Parts: sequence; C-alpha cells; structure tokens
Amino acid sequence: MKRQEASENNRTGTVSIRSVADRAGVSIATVSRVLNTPNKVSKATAERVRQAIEDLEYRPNLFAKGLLTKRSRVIGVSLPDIHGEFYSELMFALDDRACELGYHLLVSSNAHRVDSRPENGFALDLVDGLIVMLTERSGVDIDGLSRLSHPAVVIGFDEPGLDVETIVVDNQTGARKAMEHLLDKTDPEHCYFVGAHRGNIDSDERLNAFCAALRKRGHDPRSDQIARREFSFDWGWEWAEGMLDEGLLKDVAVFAANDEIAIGIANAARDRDVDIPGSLRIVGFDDSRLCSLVRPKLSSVRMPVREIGHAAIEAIIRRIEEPDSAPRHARLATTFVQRESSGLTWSL
Amino acid sequence: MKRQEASENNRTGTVSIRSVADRAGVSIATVSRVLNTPNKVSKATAERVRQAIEDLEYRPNLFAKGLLTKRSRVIGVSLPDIHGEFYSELMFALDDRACELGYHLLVSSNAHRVDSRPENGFALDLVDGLIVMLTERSGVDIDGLSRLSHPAVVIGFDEPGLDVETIVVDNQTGARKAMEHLLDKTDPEHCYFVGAHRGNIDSDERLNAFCAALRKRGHDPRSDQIARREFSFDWGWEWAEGMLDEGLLKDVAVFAANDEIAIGIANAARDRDVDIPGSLRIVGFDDSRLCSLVRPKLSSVRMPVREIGHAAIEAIIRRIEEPDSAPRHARLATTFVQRESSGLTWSL
DNA sequence: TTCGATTGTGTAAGCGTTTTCATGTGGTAT
DNA sequence: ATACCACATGAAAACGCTTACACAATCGAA
Repeated sequence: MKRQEASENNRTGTVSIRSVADRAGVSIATVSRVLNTPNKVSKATAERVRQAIEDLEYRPNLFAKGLLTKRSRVIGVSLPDIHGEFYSELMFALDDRACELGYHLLVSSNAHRVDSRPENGFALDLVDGLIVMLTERSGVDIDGLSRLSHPAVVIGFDEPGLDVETIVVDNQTGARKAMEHLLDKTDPEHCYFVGAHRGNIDSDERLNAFCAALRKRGHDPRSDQIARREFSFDWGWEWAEGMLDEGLLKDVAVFAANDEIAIGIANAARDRDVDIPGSLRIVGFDDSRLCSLVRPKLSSVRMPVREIGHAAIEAIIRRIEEPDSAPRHARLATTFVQRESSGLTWSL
Repeated sequence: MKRQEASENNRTGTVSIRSVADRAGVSIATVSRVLNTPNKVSKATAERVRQAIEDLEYRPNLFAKGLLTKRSRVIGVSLPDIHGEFYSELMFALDDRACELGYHLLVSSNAHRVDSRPENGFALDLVDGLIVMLTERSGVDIDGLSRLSHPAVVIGFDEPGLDVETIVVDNQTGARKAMEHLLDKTDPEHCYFVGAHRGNIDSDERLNAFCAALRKRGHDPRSDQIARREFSFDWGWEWAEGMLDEGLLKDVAVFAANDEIAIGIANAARDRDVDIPGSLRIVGFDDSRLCSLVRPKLSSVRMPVREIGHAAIEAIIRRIEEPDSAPRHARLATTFVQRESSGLTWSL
C-alpha cells in the first residue's frame, strides 16, 4: 500500500526521507542515492526526487546520518586562554578554511576539557577530529592526546616521536633577525629580554633565540638581562619602571616576548621622557594590530596566524579522511617587521 | 544465549551499550537507565553497570542518542565579521557560561550562512538552538530567523513585534553620559561625531545619542559635525588629518563610535602637536583594552560584553528547554569610563 | 492471607539514515 | 534466439540508543 500523505509518515511529524520517497514515488534508497551518489540514479528520477525535496523542504537528519557514517563534518577546537587579537584572527582563519572545505567548528576555550575522560563532555563523540592548541609545556598529556579516539592535530607543541600531526611556529627565524637588527646599534651587554613565565613554550623559545644571538656576539647573557613574568602590558610597564628607577634604561635594547609587554615598556619609558628609538630600542612579538596603533609604531616579529589556522584545518581533515597517512609536522616561519620603535636600518 | 565477549557485540568493534549490558549481565535498557534515570535502578545493579562502563571505557554514541532525543547540547553561534578584542571576549563569555551549563558551541563567523536554506550547511540540524549576532540593519531577514526550525536568540538587534529572544545594548545610557562630560568643557558647535557607515546599528544609535545631546543644549548639529565611514583606525586618522589641514581641530570635542577610530584621531592629532585633552577631547566606544594601552589613556563607553555573552547563553538555553515560554527582550546598559583623553571632571 | 501498589528489570519497537544484495530491464555481441 | 552486462531500483538489515509496555517480585495494609 502506498502512503498518501507526508504527514502520515511518522508520528513525529518530521519530514524525513520517507516523505520525500513517497512524494516522488520511489524508495528511500533512491532518495538517499540522489543525495549521496547522484550518478547512480537516472536523470529523470533524480529530478523528480529533487523536486520533492525542495517542495517538502527536506533536510537530512544529521544524527541518523552520523549514526551510520560516523561522520559529522565537525571539527573540535580547543584553545588555551589566550586573549585578544591572536584568538580572533586564529578563529577566523580556522573558520574560513573549515567552511571552504565543508566543515564546522566546535569550539572550547577551556583547554582542560580536552582529556579523554567521560566527564569532560567535550561532545567529543560528535566531532570527527580535534585541533588542540597548547602554550604551556606543563600538563601537556600528549599521551592522552594520541590515545584519543579521534584524529588530532596539535598547534604549538612538537616533540620528536610524536604520533599526532603538529603545527608549530619557528620562533627562531624571526627572532634572530630581530636580534641582529637590535645588535646592530646596541652592545650585547645592554640588551634585555622581557618575557612570560618559564614553561611557556613561545616565551622560552624566544628567550633561547635572544641568548643565542648574544652568544654569537661573544657575550654570555647575565641573569639580570632576562626578566620573566607574564604576557601583559602591566608586566612590561612594571619592569620598565624598575629599570628606570635604577637609571638603567639608557642606550639599551629590549626584546619583548610579545607586543603587549613591549608597549608597556614603551609607555613607561615615554612617560619618563626616554627617547625611543634614540635611547631605547624595542621589538615586540606577534605583530598584532597594536603595533601600528601605538606611537612610535612597534617593530615586531610576525606570527603567521592565518597560515597556522589554515594549516591546522587542512591537517585535521587529512587525518580524518586518510587516518592511516603518516602524521606530518609543519613548522611555519616567523618574520621580522621593522617599524619605528627599533630605529631604522638600511641593512634589511 | 548469552554473549561472551564485548568484541562479539557488533561488527564495528565499537564498545556499545550492548557490550556494557553483557558484561554487567543486564539488559541494555538497564544500562540506559543507569545513565539517564539512575533512581529507577537498584543500587546494586547500578554499581555493577557503572563498573562495566568504566572497565570498557564506554561512552554513549551521541548520534544514536540525538536521533532519539533530538538534542545535542550544542548551540550554534553566528557572528558577523567583527574583529579583535570584542570577538574574543564575547566568545569567552559564551563559552564560559555554555560550559557551566553543559552545552557546547558550534561557531561560524560567516553570518551569511545563517539563513535556512539547505545549502547553508551550518550543521544546523545538529544544534539545539542558534545565537545570531547582527550589526547591520540591512539584510537582517528576521523573518527567516523566526521561521527557523530551531530556537534562536538575536544579539544586537531588536524590533517591537519580534518573535525571537533578543539581547541588545543600550548605547544611549553610556553615550549620554559621555556627551554630557564632553559638553561640560566644549561648546556644542565644536563637537564632532566620527562613526561607521550609515546602516550599522551601533554606529547609528551612537550618532543619535550624540545629536540628542547637542539638541538638548539648544544646538542642531550641522552636517559637517558628523562623519561616517567605518570602524577603523585609518578612518579616524584620515578624518583627523582632514580636519587638521583645515585648522579645525582646535578646542574641540570628538565622540568616536569606537575605540579604534578614536585612537586614529588621537594619533593624528598628537603627531601634529595638538594637546589632548587640552585642545582636543576624545571619547571612544567599547572600552576595549586598547584604552589603557595608548597615551593619553582613552575615555570610552563600556560595552557589557561578558554580560551579553552570558545573557545570550542563558536565553538560548531557556528557549531550548522551554520552547513555549514567551521570548524575552533584554537591554543591557553601557557605562561611561573616564580616562585621560577627555580631560578630568569632578562632576562625575 | 489477599490484594493493590511499588519497584526493578527485560522485551521490543522505533528514531532516520546508508548500504548490501537481489531483482528487473534493456541493449549488445554472439 | 541466447547469453552477458550495465544500469536503475527496491527490500531489508543494520547503526546504537531511549522508552512504552509487560512482567515479576516484594511489601504493606486490609
């Protein structure tokens, strides 16, 4: 017996694949094929089915679909508690590429929810894969990640024998350029590094680059040339105040681990009439939009945020679609962007 | 016949509710009850089942669950292409509250994907509800929204007979305070508004507040007192340059529609040695972190971003859980934050 | 004791898809 | 004609879960 009305299809009143099948006078298998493998259906029926779909405003139930295919075209994204520009730029980049490729983003800023315990409720089982961004070396639980039931890619952390796809930034490249630039005008003895706490991956790497540059000039950095606390304007300000009080901020260069710290330092210095870049030369890190908003414009090292986002999406989709391919490890370069705060050189 | 091994449960090798049932020696119904309605199960069996769940690291298949319950505990979030601080703060607030309440966020920054056409693929059918943020009056398609098959809440746009929950900001409150403050020291004739293009909801409302304040002082704003283009540093800069060229930026007050514009203006002015706040007084809007980073610190009007985020989540969850409750319409106040760029008053 | 109520558990019917397999229908080479 | 193949379609079996219903067993209260 043929069904008469779409409304009789089921008790829930939903328009399902049944409704479409009935209206088009075909079996549900055919409807499914029109949607998924159109070339296996004759032109004529396909057209009839499409019409029915349109008439009924039918939309496949993704739960049912997922139940069978185990795919949702949703990617989980777990970000650390990072702030501001970086966060939004990264999100845009991720979203951008994900949309292009027909995927969607399930976002959580609470990194601690990424482990695989049942309580975490990351809706983990709805996503096809996971992008995890890490900034701290501690509590990384990489093991947990690779034991994860889903494909994963890690941003910001890499290690030799890691079984997940990784995408890291090469802090080295840009930092070295920046240091060379600073050392052009400043004695290694009068260079300072102001960064975040030990354990922060990026800050540590930038510090390493700083030290390496000084050593290359034959100067082993003194401990007072290195200050670490956090990625904040206030910390930069405070550090600079301390230095100013001791009269140490004269003919000096500072390599800050991010733009905010750098701006904090610059502001403190300017309030005390230190000439930038005349007497104090500063380079920040991230190349956020802030750099062009402040005066003097801040020299900085550019993070390839867009590229990171795009690469991450492409990587996770590759893992999803070819789970057996070998995990790759990408390393994206950073580049020095010279502006006013560090003085001009023609050597670049 | 009793099944012997979890691995024999199904061909896919997944640990399913069957596996748990078998291991605990109960029916799958009981397992389901332990998970969903524990009080309907005896202490003893419940414990046995829980043990089995733990042993097998069982995690319910959310697709199957969703197929039945039509719930995913996922909220869709659609944001316009807004930038920077605001975006990330809002996201944090949303995520924050959503997590607390056991929900997750499916995010898309591409507002245009929010309509209800099948092609949009917002994974619309996976979400329990939708939060949509609007900034432009045009292309709002509120009808589309209320026809949507899901509960929805709109941020940033409100209209008398709207059938969706809405959350808007009262640009008026803070803007009026700001204008009163500026008019304290500046003649209405010498006040300027620099905003975004006509059609941007917030910019327009802020402009209205500006005009209202001038009129209250008996001055009908001249058209040259109003400039509109976009929410950017560059636009502020450009406007200020123009004014400076004509020697018009003397003993003047500017109400900018956001902080970036304000900073653009301030920078241009400072480069030409205009004294702020002596000769030029500026107030921005948003109260982003930028305000404290620039010199002089920027007075601004605070947007209650956190509150918006929290309210939106609470609203959408209310709609999801009680679809028949009447949609509410929240209006959150803005507040004036006085800093250096507008001069000090004791009247506040 | 007997009879409802109450409580704990199992059976089985879906939920809306995809996909395998079988079936039928022409067409082309023998 | 016969055999073979490609193609289009339908029937039906999952997928892993929730939940209405039925059935026992237990427990007081009459």
